[in-house]
Parts: sequence; C-alpha cells; structure tokens
Amino acid sequence: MQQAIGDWTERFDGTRQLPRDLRDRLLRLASLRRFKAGETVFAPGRVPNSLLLLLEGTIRVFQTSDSGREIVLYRVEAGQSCVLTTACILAEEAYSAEGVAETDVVAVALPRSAFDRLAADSEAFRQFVFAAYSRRLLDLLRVVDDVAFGKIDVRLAARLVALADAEGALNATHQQLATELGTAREVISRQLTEFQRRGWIEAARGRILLRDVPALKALARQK
Amino acid sequence: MQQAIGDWTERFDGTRQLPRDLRDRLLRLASLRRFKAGETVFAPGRVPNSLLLLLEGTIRVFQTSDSGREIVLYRVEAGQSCVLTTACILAEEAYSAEGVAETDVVAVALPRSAFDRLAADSEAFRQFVFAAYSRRLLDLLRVVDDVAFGKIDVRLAARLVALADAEGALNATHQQLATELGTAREVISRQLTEFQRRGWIEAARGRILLRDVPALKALARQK
DNA sequence: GGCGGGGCGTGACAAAGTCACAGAAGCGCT
DNA sequence: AGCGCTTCTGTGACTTTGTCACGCCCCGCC
Repeated sequence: MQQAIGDWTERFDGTRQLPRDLRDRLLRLASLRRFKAGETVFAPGRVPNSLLLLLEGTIRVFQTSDSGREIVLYRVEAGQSCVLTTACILAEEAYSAEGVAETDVVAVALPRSAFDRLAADSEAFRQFVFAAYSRRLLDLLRVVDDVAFGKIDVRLAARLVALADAEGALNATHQQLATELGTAREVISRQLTEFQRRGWIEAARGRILLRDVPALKALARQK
Repeated sequence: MQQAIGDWTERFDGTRQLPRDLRDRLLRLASLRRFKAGETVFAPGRVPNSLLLLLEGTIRVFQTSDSGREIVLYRVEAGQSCVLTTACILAEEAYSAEGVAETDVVAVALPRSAFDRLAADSEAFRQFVFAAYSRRLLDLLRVVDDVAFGKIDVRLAARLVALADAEGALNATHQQLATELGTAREVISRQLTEFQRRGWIEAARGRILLRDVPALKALARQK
C-alpha cells in the first residue's frame, strides 16, 4: 500500500482526455487520501472541502433517519467520484447522507479551487462531472422507486445477488441487509427463512450462501 | 402573455452576475418556450436537448412505477432550473421521471452547446448549476427519507399545509394527494376521514379546507 | 328524469413494520 | 472445559400500510 500511485489521471474518463499540462497541474494540486475499512469518509458536519476521486475500494453512502433506521443510497466504486458531497460543498448546504469506507480506500482529493479551474478549462472534465451527477440522480430515483413501490422479497433477492461474490456467498448479518434496504431486521429474517425453506439460500451466522441464483434472479426481475 | 419577456437574465442568480456580453449572447442563443397547465414538459423518450430555466409557473416532477402508482419528487419553481433533465441530457442516459406543467409555464431553453460554453466561461454560472443540482439531490434525499421512514399521517399533514393557499384551502382529489405521497387513494381517504373527525379539516369533493393549521403543523413536525 | 363517470367510503384481507422476548452462536477469559 | 457476555437470529402478537372489491354519491349531460 505504500507504493506510489503514479499518474492517476490515467484512471478517470474525465481526466484521461485532458492535455498533458492540465494533468500535470492536477497531479500537483490533488493530494492522496487513504481510509481504512469502516472509517467514515464524510458525514453531516464533517465536510471535506474537496472532490474525492476513488482510485481503489468502495464507499457506501447511506442515510440515517431520526429513529435510527438506515438505508443505503448507493456505492461509490473505483473510478467514480463522490459528487453528492461535492454538490453540497459547492452549494454550501447541509446534507444528510453519510459515507463510510466499505473496504480500504485510496482516493484523490481535489480541492475546490482546482476543481473549479478544471471545470472552466476542460469540457471533458465537465462531461465527467455531469455524468457522475447524472448517475447519482438516477441511482436515487431507483431507490425512491424501490422504496415506494417495490416489494421486499423482490428487493432482497436483488440485493443478495448484487452483494454476493463469485462463489455466491456473502458475509452480512440480517441487520446489515435490513440497512441495505431501509427496513427492519425482523422483516429480513422472515424473508430469509422463507428463501431457505425454498432451498434458494443457506444461512449461517453472519453469512449467506446462495444455492439457487437463477431463482433469486427470477424473483428480482419481477416488478 | 404575448408581451416580450425582456432581459430574463436579470431573473436568475446564475445569469444576473454575468458580464454584459455573455448575457447578450445568452439572449440570442436561448429561446422562449411556453407550456399550458397540464402539458408534459419532459418524459422518458421525449428529451428536450436543452436546459430549461423557469421564468413563470411551476413544473411538477414525478416518477411512475410499473404498476401505475406515482410519486411526486419535487417541484421546479420560477427562478429555478430543471437540472434533472439536464443531468440526463449531458450524460445521454435514460431517465425515468416525468415533468408536467402544474400551471401555465414560461421558460427559457438553453441549448446544450450554449450551456457548455457558459459553464466554461463563467464561474457564477457554474455555481448556479451546481447549486441547482445540490438542491435537487437534497430534495430527493428528503423524499427517500419520507418514503422509507415517514408515517403517512405526518407526511399527509405536511403536504396539506404545503399545498394549501393563503386561505388554507386546496383543490385536490384524494387520488392526487395519494400521488403526491406515492401511496394509495384509500390510505389518503382514511387519513382524511380521521383528520376530519378531529376537526382539523373540512372535506368537499375535490377540495379541502384546513380548519386547524397549527394542529396539522404540529403533527407534520413529528418524526 | 335517467345515465354515466369520477370521486369517495368501507370492509376484508395481505404485506410490512413494531415490540417484546427468548434461545443460539460466537468469543474472550480463567 | 466452563462461564459470562455480546451479538445474532427466530418467533408470536399486534399495528400500520397497501390491496382488492364493491357500492354509493355527486354532478354534469343528454
């Protein structure tokens, strides 16, 4: 982890196409930041005054309600930027979402001034930023749709498939899955019991094995 | 309605501060668009290739589920821009929300190329655009929060207060209110019956009178 | 006056969320 | 191994919300 990152401008659509001089400027202006898994990257009150560009790892962005329940809004993956924060930075408004590193994270922090300069100088960069915004907006629209109109068995099936690794396994407690979908643990427990009864999954403490991915996918496609 | 709009660049934070030459360029490049109340401004498949800046009226933006239920995401008011569309235009991605004119609407349409040029030339304009994004993101976060964690009596009370005019009256059917909150008509009917039993409102066909706004506001503040 | 359609009320039921509690599984410690 | 603690999971009873089916009422229109 200690090795140099090198020319990270190579890794983003929005920076790869920039002329050499802009890229060099970026390399000078941006600083490297690392977060350990579980660390909070941003939260209400803790405003990082810069745009984060993820090089490695993923950040889970979620919202917490007053009553303590949570819901995952989206994940920021390597090669993407964390625009939600940016939006609120640039608008100097309070936001209510929180981001934690889901794995160890390496990111580039681009200070606000540099961000603005780049936005002025490069159409490619503007494209990149707007595309990122667009993506998040669409993510949020999806969340609204799911929460407002989706059935939880369908949503849970989809999430299980999405979170599982190549072997069809995932480490997650019922509570964590409840947080993913913004529901209560008991609801997840009951659904998982039902899935297990049907032989679709095999549950262990904090771990779930998908036994019938096609069946889960079929359910997930519904509605 | 036929009179000239004049220098509309005066009306937006993002354009008011621009130098005279840029503003003149804007006035040349942008075109005036009008929509009648009820008309669809944008919808999946009908992508206006420009940024809309609202001069008069309001646009209701909502999402429709496959099953036909709807939910209002936010409203675009005069002086604001319709960035959700923009995001999707710029990213060239499909979006799933729809916008209809809630009143007669007068707007300025700024073509994509002009938008981009302006974004390059003016920091004030960039600020404006990002602030608009930020606002919508926050609106959507609010919707997610409400839908995922809010109780409908609270949400309905809040919406009644928000939609009522100065006299505490609003014209809306139960179905329309259901659409506001993304729920079913029967749910609204029952809640309204309860509100009426408590003497908080008075209901007529397609019309509701708020009799005890403080009580409604108190309920709305909860949670 | 009769007719038709949108708006509204209601009962019965299904799905989801809440509350309370109990048992099981891991984990550290001796 | 045994103990005690915490966390995770299962379950029953109940509330809230959403769904379905139906019937009535109001109002405009022929």
